[in-house]
Amino acid sequence: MDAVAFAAAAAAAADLSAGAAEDPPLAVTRRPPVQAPPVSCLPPRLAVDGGGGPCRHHAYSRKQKSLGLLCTNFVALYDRADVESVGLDDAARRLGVERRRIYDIVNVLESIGILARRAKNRYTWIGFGGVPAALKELKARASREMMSPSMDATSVANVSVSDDEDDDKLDDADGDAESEKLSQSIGNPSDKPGAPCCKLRSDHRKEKSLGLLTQNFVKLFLTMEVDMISLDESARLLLGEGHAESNMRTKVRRLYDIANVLSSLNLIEKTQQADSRKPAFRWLGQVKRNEGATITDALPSTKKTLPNKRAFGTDLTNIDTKRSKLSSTTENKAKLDFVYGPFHPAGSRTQEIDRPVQEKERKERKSIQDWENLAASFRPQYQNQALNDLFGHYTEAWRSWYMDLTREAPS
DNA sequence: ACATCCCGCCACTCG
DNA sequence: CGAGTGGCGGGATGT
Repeated sequence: MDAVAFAAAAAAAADLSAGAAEDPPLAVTRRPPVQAPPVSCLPPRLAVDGGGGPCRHHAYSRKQKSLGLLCTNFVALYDRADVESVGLDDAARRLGVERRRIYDIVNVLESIGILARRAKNRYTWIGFGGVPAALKELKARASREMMSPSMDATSVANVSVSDDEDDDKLDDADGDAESEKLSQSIGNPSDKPGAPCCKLRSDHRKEKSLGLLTQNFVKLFLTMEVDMISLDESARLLLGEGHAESNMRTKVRRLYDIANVLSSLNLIEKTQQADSRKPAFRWLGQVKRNEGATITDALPSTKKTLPNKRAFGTDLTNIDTKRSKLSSTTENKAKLDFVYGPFHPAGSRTQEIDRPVQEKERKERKSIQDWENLAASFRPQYQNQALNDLFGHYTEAWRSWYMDLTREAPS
């Protein structure tokens, strides 16, 4: 019920539908010839693979270039205590992918609170420590939206349906604006500005962005009692009742992308719908039940149940077969300087969390323990104690931050 | 055949 | 205006 209510509200605000530009006649089969990459199957970068990596040089493999894998690598690359800034060009270069892909990753990571845009080409790395707060925010906003005074489920549904003429009123008119990025203004202990005040009307532009979709998708999980939903359902819910088929298709396509990165972050996992056998996603993140209660379980133990795994972790990087143009970006750049320190990007495949690093502390500490584990599952496995300590410190930091946030938990 | 979703063209935005 | 962003959906790949 909650989810539905929320969905309706969301649909009201979102739903700008696809611009459906008539398909330009370009249908060129732009696919790199299936030529196998020149030599090694692993690009020089990130080739941390130690021994028996299954280094078959298979021709092109789509899996090696999935957004999910890319995200995994992205995180492995930047989730370190000393990282505070992320440059898009830098990321693209080091991960060996075109820039466009970085935008995809960054957009969803930002919507989850892991990153924050600082400036053009520049993001601030916040890390997993930013997730709890972001989720809380999302949940709060979700429940707020659910009881949107303006319009309710039913009314919304029929308004913009009509013909296939997708384009609808870009009203948005949702209660409080601010639907943009959840401002990570840490230093700004905001306030419940009852005053709508300025609403940056300037850029609520095409805010049906990937980031927003991600947030709405997540809200679905946060407000839903049954944590398991198929992308189709999600799309249907997030889209008004008036599913315009074509819009649905596009939405679902986007959701696939989002689901992939959220999966790689272990915030959700792919499973089978108990009965129908249909693939669906289950929420693994916290901040589910109302704050009042402790969250206890959630993360399925310290080790994932080997679900419908996407076989991540088998590779360390996204191979960049084609060398097409796009190298335009001042390729005079220095060599790929790979800073893959003394660790290997946590392959979520082999070992799992080996050292929970959890000190016995109960109290409410309990609830965040899961978060630690979550992060741990991502954290690169350090091979030397020094870095381990470094991380311990890091963990300490975000924990206190989290505690600080929940401290004044209302209700 | 159907599900998944990579790729990159090109419309917008922003600096 | 050019560079930065990022919707969007064709159609290749996976199962």
